[in-house]
Amino acid sequence: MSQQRHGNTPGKTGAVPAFPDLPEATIARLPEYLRALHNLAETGADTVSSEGLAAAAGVNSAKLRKDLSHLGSYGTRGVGYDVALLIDQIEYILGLDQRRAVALVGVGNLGHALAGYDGFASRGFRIVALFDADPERVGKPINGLLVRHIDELGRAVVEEGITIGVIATPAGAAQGVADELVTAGVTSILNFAPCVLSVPAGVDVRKVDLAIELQILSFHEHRKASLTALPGGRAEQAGNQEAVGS
Amino acid sequence: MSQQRHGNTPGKTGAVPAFPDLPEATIARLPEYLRALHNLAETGADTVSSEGLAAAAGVNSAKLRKDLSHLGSYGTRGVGYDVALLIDQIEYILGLDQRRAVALVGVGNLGHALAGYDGFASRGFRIVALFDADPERVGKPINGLLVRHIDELGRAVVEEGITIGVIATPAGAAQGVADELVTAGVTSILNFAPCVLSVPAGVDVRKVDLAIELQILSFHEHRKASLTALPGGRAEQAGNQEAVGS
DNA sequence: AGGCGCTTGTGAAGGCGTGCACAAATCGCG
DNA sequence: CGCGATTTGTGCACGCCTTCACAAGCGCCT
Repeated sequence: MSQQRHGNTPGKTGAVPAFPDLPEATIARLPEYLRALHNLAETGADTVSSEGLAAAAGVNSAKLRKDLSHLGSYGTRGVGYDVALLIDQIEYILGLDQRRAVALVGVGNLGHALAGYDGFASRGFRIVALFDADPERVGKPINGLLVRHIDELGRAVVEEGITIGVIATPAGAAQGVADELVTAGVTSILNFAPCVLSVPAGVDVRKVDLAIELQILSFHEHRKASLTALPGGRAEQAGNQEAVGS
Repeated sequence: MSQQRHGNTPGKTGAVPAFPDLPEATIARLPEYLRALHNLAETGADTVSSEGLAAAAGVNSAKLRKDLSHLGSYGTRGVGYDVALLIDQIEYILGLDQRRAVALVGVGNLGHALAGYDGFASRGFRIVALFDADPERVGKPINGLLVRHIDELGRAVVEEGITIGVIATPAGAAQGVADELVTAGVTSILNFAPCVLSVPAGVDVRKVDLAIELQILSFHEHRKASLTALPGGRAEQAGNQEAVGS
């Protein structure tokens, strides 16, 4: 119902395109490396060792080396990685050299905050349009941008060259908005609504559910409490630093 | 630096505690199942098949059955799962039967929205205290709760029985806040600041970085664009619905 | 020029998670 | 009361990811 699983992995179409098909796990870590690299660049470092960068990104150094090797990275043995070069490499792979235009749908409590979030602009994204279904909100300016009615979405996507849509509506409205985004030509969706979206093949959906994160923490709290309460509980579990991202 | 990896998996301490050690991947999906179950309960359904629940949660039915079997779940062959019973089971496992007290640190742009987010209260959490370092913000009410100065954090944690802390400060302040939370006795942290936190063993950290999610989408956009531009690109990639969570 | 120390890149092994496919179990109906 | 339809629970195989350990390469110092 939600998503077909493309049961059979399609056999290689033959010629490998000029794009490295990186493991998903690696892709999910590249942004973290990128952030760490920007920090290092600000401190004036020219090169980093895999050990140093791994520490800054919170991962194992072997993992980092393997990740970077996947994208055919240029490091120098005995020296390390060139910070500036690596930044360019990763930004190119992530497609951040072009500042992507993003549409945000739903300017309620959470959406309002997202519209004003600095982190997007500073990391390669421009929120170029805000939408809402509530007439009360339409026309109001947020962070220098006017909220438009959702009916204008189709036109705006084409005019502004929008490729990514962010859904911050209530759960009940999310599927409808997703459908409209897809119809308008958006092929990547970031969904903050607590529900499963159904989209056609070729459209990527990532979901962020804030309550789920808390519930996972709650589980670990529950577990820790039940362990320390028990006699044999040696409480040897290490705090694990888990990051989101598939 | 960031976190030790407890290199050797500790040999079974002997008696397995009265707590199932579920795979992390399963734990991350339980909240999604729970949400789907609540939806089903509202529609008046008494039982669900694994197929039906899996569709509602956006996963494979086999995976769902295996997940539920891990927590020794009670389903009935030929019938399905008892919705109400399963809700209780999962809520117990996740430790949601007790409404956990949460402290939120940093009521800037994002923190303000989190403080007013309905989704927390409706899914088993109470934000009981807000903190900020900015005197300008201290004393102001947000959603019926007064913002306190961060210096009061230690006392509040004890008095209010807080076990989970949410960090929504700028990156530069996050590590300091994390240290204070840990000192105060908090053992679970949800970090929205774009940085790696270093915490002692026994403390769990989960990180949500909104920009990273967009960057991952950007990668897929970049990949799709380069594929469709190529001659051999059959564009048979299926839209993958990926959820956050380790 | 040669050797030494440091760091990358990677082959191999192990672990974890996923998904298939089927046996076991339960209900309902004739 | 027995049989068939339905659905759960799980053994098994496969693939991905992680981690270790080490050879290959690079720069520096003597």
